Amino acid sequence: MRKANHLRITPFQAGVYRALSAVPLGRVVTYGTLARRVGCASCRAVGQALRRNPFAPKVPCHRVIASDLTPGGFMGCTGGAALAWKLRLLKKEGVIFINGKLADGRRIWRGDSV
DNA sequence: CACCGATGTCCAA
DNA sequence: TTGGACATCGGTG
Repeated sequence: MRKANHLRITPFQAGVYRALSAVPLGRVVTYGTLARRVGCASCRAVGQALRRNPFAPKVPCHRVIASDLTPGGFMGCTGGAALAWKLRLLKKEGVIFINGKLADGRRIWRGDSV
């Protein structure tokens, strides 16, 4: 057993979690914007942090989408029931996805609201 | 230490 | 306009 270091996260993931928390309900963020928000130049690093997501149901990773308006992935799956579930959660928040893409790109939180 | 990973951006056809 | 390849940062094994 390796110690219960399941909650062992780096300041980077904490920043991602914090930036995600700053996203108002009914709004989504892109990996690139989120990465930039945490002070990172790579969008992949953010996706990785979310993929590992030590705070699975605690972090609204379903609010994170790709800049291409594509849902990206969810729970480590880039397609399948996970994506359907993600779209369903967003739909409940008022975010509609059409043709597998975000219906309103204006719903993307740019962090300019603050 | 090396490889992978839920993206993004650019170039070519 | 669409598709493919490459670049980049961080985490985990």
